[in-house]
Amino acid sequence: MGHSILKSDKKKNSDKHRRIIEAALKVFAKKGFYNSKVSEIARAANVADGTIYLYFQNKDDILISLFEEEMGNILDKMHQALQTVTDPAAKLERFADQHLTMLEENQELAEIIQVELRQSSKFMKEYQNDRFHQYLNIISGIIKEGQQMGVFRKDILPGVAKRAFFGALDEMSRYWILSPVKKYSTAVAAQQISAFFIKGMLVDPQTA
Amino acid sequence: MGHSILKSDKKKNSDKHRRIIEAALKVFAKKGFYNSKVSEIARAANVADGTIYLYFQNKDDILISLFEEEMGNILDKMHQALQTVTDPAAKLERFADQHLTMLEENQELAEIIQVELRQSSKFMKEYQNDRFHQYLNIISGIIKEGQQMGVFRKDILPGVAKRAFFGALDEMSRYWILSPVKKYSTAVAAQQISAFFIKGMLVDPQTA
DNA sequence: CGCTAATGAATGACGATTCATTCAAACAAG
DNA sequence: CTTGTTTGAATGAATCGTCATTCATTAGCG
Repeated sequence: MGHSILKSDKKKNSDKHRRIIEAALKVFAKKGFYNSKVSEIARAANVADGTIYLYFQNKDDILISLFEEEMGNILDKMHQALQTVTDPAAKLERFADQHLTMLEENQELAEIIQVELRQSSKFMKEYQNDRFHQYLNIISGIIKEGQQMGVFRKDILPGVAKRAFFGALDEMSRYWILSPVKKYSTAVAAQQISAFFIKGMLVDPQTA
Repeated sequence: MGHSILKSDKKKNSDKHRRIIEAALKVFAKKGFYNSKVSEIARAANVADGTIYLYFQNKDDILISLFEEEMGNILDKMHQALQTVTDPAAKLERFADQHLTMLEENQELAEIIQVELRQSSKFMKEYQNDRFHQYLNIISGIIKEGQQMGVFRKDILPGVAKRAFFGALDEMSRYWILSPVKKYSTAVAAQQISAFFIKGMLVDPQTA
């Protein structure tokens, strides 16, 4: 299912594409994909129902495009945030903090990632999510780097660790989305979570 | 939304309730809640469409009941698995192993938990999932126990750690569901993940 | 016979998508 | 500058298919 590639030129002409994506972000976040009506998105975007189909192939395509674009932003920002850090342990902590901060600043996107990214076969299975993998691979990259530098133990499987680390952060953000009151600050949670993993992966002092 | 309480007596009479739940498990797992038709569930359960409504209030109720029952089982099994273990660190490792093993043995349930547990406002926000919280609280219970015994550091926030730990396991199981080939065995993953957390939470040797 | 469980065809609502029509801007000709 | 013509973006009412749910009917059992 190639999503609107042919129409990418239109993006330059008008802001409608953007307007629709942003409206969809809000609507999907509030009601979930299947409970959102295309007409609601249209209304929120100040656009006629039919106009949506000039910019997107169908409802699915709205969601997928939304992802691609937003994940692209997230990837960029994360790379930027990590640029200044060199120590692998510090990088992991930075990653955690940046991740939670971004999602905190963009609640709506966080909800969509939480809820719809998982959305069954439809979106996860048959649509291989490159951007998401790239994101995960930032983590394993840091871990491998740490291993080469002799900071992290060699018996750590980066493929397991990256998922565990991401999963831990992700569960934290799910909690924040679902619960109205936040018991822990972003910074504290990021610090604790990265501390678990860093301590868990460090080369033993006596062994080193 | 109280789900079929009035009808709970019927469960005793026939196996239809069970049959429908099991059919729904299969169907929801394969297609996701919103893409599953009630008639498909009926067919899979060898029951007429209308019969479903003798046992469940509506489609939503099927999903919620399914959860309640299956999560109940999972909770029971987990408690049982932990009974024989006393050391908090060992308990955590046991938890991880048991969790991954259960989901591995019941792929379909794993998919539903993955996909539908997240299912939007509709199910997670307004339906407070007791069983799930109980499950998470097993983890924080172990951590608190460890802290009291002086094995785990006191500065660990059990509320953060339980989510981080669960999230790590959960992400691992998501990976297995979505990817056809399993690169890591349940045992290895369980061992690695619990090791991160245990090492991360242990009281420092020199400080102790 | 009653009485309850079960059936499955019929109903009705809903909502994604379409497409005939409108509208405004761009251009051309006088 | 004015008027006529073309173009394609935008509109939104109408369409059409798809199910969840209902309920009149039947089957089965004591």
